[in-house]
Amino acid sequence: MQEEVRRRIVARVWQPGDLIPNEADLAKEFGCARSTVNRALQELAASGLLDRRRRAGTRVAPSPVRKTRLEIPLLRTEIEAKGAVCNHVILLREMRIPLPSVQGRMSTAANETLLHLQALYTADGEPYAFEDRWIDPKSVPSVAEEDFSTLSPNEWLVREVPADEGEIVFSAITCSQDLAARLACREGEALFVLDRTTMHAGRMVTSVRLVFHRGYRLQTRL
Amino acid sequence: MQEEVRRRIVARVWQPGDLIPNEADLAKEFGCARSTVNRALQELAASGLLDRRRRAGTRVAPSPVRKTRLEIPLLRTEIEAKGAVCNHVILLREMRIPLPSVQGRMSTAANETLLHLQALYTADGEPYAFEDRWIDPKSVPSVAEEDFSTLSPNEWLVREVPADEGEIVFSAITCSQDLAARLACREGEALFVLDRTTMHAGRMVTSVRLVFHRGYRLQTRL
DNA sequence: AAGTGGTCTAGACCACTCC
DNA sequence: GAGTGGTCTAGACCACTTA
Repeated sequence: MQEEVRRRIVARVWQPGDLIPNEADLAKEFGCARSTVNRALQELAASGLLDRRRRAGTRVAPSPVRKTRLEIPLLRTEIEAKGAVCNHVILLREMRIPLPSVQGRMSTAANETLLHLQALYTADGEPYAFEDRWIDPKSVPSVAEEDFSTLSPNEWLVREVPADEGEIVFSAITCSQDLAARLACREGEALFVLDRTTMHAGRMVTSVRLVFHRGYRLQTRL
Repeated sequence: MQEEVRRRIVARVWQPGDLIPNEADLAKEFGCARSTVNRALQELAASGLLDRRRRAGTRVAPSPVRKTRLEIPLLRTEIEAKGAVCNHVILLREMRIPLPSVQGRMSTAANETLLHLQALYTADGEPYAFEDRWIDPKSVPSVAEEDFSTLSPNEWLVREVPADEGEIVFSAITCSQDLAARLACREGEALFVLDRTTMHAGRMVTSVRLVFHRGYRLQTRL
């Protein structure tokens, strides 16, 4: 049933912008319950093929925004899924007043100190990603007693700190001299970057930048 | 009800790896129908907080894979959403036997010619993205009569050609001399890249690389 | 005011998988 | 074999939007 509706959209039986029959009529046509139609159409709407509005009805999306599910695993999970051994080293751990840019992301006061961590993740000994992270100790008091030697910051936070909301931004940066040394690549190379901020109960918890090794790809199926 | 389950996971009432009560019991506890519980738990599973298996029951995901919805709009939509005027220029249009790397992506025979297009998209006159696209004319015969002057290749394909399946890969590349001229940036800068292949009914339709302007960010909320 | 989708109920049967 | 989630049905009421 969902497949038949998808077929009609894809085969242009119903064209972009067209109003399609209402749920009751489709249920009659397909000989199934309205709830079944409802679920099918909601899923198609979620994947961007349909626009639905009460009273106004259901239309084929005029310019289909592609919506896709993106999975962002833990670094360790991602590395182990490739059959490699994951390790991490803490390169830096300090309490510091961050730069204004980080203060903005973390919404902290100008004189507030945060925990600053830098770590390197390796896959079979090869540098995989460099992590630069700020943690608000007010949101995560237990962070003071953790040295992240067995559990990486990435994993520890996911296990210990609930997360509500957040934002993820992907971009590309040019490799600095510092990064080049850490990720075993050349200065000036293009690197893939993920910036994530995480909140819980309206409070900023952590803000992290992951810089991936040269040639890293993030993949998803349609 | 869904919020209460989410709260219990986030508040560690149910810890990662824990088996939570079955649907019937939760329905009784919350005083609602099992289908309501079912839908709520399915949604939580889709966002990565729960693992569900028949007979084995529902567990809190041990290492929460973050699953997020990513929306990939048309270039024109994206540009216009920023309040800018979108234009495009076709830089190249030729029939060609592609390089082996493209043949691999398009699964075409070694002597097969494809339509090769290059276009530049601008926002208020500033270069926004460079498009390098291969189209299989066997899958899209009508492409022969289209000059893409009013509708960009991006838009034309979305409107004219149904798409079933595909793959999207994000990565970072170093700006070549060629690209630098087109995107008005310096050679060697890091640029964000999207590679997409699109299939319909088991046939390859098109394979495209979009290289974005310097500083481009792809953003999503958790 | 009326017609649309959004959401729920109560119940049924099925599919899978673990014991 | 038995217990779990997956999916469906038939019906109800509600929320929103447009006419």
